[in-house]
Amino acid sequence: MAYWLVKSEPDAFSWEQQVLNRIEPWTGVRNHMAKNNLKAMAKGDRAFFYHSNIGKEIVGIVEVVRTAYPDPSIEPGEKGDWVCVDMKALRPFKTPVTLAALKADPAFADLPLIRMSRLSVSPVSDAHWHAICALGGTKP
DNA sequence: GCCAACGTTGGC
DNA sequence: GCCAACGTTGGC
Repeated sequence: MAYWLVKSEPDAFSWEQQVLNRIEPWTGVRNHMAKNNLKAMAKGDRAFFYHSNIGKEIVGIVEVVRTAYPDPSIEPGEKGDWVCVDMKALRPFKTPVTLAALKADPAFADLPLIRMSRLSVSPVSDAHWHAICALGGTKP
């Protein structure tokens, strides 16, 4: 099983909405690196749900329940083979893990979230996954 | 609101 | 195909 991190501005789509809807398509990715990460996701993979801009913290865990398929949010005339996946809310963090906390710990210096702050879908290593779950007060 | 990082566009 | 200009993202 692989691990990932997905970012959303809570103004547009928040963890609370994800929990309410339970299963939700992760649409709107318009970056090739992020798209490739979406395509690499397998059913059962887990991802951290990160709130950008407002909060700037990881708030929960989602599970991939449907692998990449064409993004229905593509506008007519829009170019590109953009895809989305379906995510299911799994469990919240007991304690949200803030960007500041991750930045303060050298163990996370090579986390893509920190190294490439604009990438909206990024991989997370096993070691980072377990460490961040521990900080969040939840089981991996 | 500002600015750095980075992707995209368009002139040459 | 290079590179400057511009737009967008996201932290501060």
